[in-house]
Amino acid sequence: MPVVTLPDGSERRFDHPVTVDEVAAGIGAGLRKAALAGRVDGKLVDTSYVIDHDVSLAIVTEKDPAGLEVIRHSTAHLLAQAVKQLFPEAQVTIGPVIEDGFYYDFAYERPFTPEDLAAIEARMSELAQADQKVTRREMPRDEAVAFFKGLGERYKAEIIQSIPSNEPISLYGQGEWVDLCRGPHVPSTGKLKAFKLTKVAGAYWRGDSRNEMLQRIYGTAWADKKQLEEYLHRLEEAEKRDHRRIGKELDLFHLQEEAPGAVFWHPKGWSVFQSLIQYMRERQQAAGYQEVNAPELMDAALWKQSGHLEKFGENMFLTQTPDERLYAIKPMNCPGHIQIFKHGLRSYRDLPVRLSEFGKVHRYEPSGALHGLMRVRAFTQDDAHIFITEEQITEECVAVTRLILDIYRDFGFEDVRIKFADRPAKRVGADEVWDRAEEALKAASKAAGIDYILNPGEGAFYGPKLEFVLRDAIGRDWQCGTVQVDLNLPGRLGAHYIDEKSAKRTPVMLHRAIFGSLERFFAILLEHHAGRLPVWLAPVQAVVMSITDRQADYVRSVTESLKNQHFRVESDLRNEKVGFKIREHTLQRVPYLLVAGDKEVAANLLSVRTRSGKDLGTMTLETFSERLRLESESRGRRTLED
RNA sequence: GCCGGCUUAGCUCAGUGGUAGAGCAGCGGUUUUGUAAACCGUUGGUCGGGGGUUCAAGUCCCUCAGCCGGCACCA
Repeated sequence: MPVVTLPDGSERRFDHPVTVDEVAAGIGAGLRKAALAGRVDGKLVDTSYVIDHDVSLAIVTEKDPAGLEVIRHSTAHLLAQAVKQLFPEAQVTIGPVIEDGFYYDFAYERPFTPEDLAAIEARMSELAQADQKVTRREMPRDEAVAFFKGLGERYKAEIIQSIPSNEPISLYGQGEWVDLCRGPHVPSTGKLKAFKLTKVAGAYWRGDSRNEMLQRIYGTAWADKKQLEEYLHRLEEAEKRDHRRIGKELDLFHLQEEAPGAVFWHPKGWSVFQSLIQYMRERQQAAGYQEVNAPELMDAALWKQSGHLEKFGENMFLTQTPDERLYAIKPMNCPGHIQIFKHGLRSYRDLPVRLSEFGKVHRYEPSGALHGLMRVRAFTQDDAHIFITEEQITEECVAVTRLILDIYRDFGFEDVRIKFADRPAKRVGADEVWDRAEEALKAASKAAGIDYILNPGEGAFYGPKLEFVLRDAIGRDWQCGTVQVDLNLPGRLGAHYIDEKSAKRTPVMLHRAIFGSLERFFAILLEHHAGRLPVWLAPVQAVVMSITDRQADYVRSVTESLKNQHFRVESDLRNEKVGFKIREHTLQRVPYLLVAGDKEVAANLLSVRTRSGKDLGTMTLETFSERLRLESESRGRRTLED
């Protein structure tokens, strides 16, 4: 005699086992229609699930995030059904829910074309409209294996075989189509009202590049058409923020095929790049860092000693010189910094030694990995290596963590997540050393008061690391900063210091970066701000424009004065209408547009407008430059305009 | 690296195996202009590179490169 407790605390008693669907119907016809699944004692189940004992139950509708997941999962099944109808030779594999949608992988003799996709989507719509009932049944594992083998679905059979034999397998059916699935699913295909297939791509079977490649079809699905439209609109907006597009529009940089993955910085892009470096230089100087510069090219022998050639060699550029020596172009700065540390005898009194470098490193990334400025083969790191004693690990990690988080706030990034990456499979050093390094970094995290998410097996080959992940204006996450505890490389490369008892000791080295890659951070900023960089970073902070030739001298003198105050300002004296000039500089995302006509010249004022179209009225040059100064100094922590 | 798509003027993009185009930009003029595009004229192309099929290739085939979307990699 089950008693069902609903989320509002009310109870419903039944004198016989009931389904979720029946309970929903008992509450109201509307709820029954809206029901996609149930949550029984916290576990998601189908609406056909039979309740035979006392439980708590919530009816899951499209308003519940879990409801949306059920919709997406069921849409993946709908996709598979449509594909099997249109391409009976295709074999099904897996079809999980992902962010904003789903995908389904098929094994098929040829790749699906965009035309195939359109046909599949049309068939999916027909199947949804037919409102087929979705049914669930269970089958012993071995029987299920045989069942799918009988259907010729060898991938599906392989998946089931890897499930423990004592677990029953659930099968879901709709119309003629049956698939292995954990569920739950919507009660009928008519619940699937808003979906779209988005792209087709290759994907390896079981995610392993040694396996054959399957055809993956991606799609998105939502509770209704309006949500779908909103999602598609969001995609368009994200595309407008693409740093590759903005980089071209604003003439910041370019890439070309003779130098894949290496950036040609144009004057405006380089101006921003230099502003970033200058800022970081000041912050690091204040935090006790010393800037150094190490060679880009060093004998391969050194990289062999460090372990890089063995563990990172696939990613390294090598160059054979006429004198028959083999050199490696640095993929990391650490070995160079250790050479600087080693030069001369170090006392324990010198520690911590904090060596920083805006080092350009080269890594041979697989061609398919390259992506604008986000993934390049030549990039600049705001890298530093801190040499300390083992006792200083906690204190120094705490200081570094605070510095990182404070710097992110200057860029307006408040939402920062931290991950802890422990030992990878491909590593140097004894496990005992790794134990100590991981423990030390954990202790430091605790001392700094940070909560981290574990990221297993993702540490560097020489040590564990903390990874700092930023969330941008449109909710995307970017891993930027890192702090790594290294108990391996200093020893391998023979770094020492003399302790208080005159004994030779090996220092601990912290690797840390805050931007990570300057190129990538630049791209993140461009996308975060949609190209409208804050004043302190904008390559051109203001344009002073004339209305007719009569104001040319005035405009020139205003520009000159602002330039003398070290602002980045340009004149626009072209023979064009002011509307034309406003439009151009607005599109160029110049923060402030200053107009001088006869009236302004007569009153010795400037008419000020922001790139967002806000009219700030007229003001004196002094008022404007004060505004510019204040805004630049506040960096990303607040903005006066837009 | 793997799967698929793409590569035409500085940019954005049309182009049925049969004479390479448009808009913007640029350049030359006219216009002296008040807050998101004045008007007229005009230059500009090894159709990504190489090879092939064909009387004829931007278009079809092969190959290489780069880019784009995924996968794998990286972080």
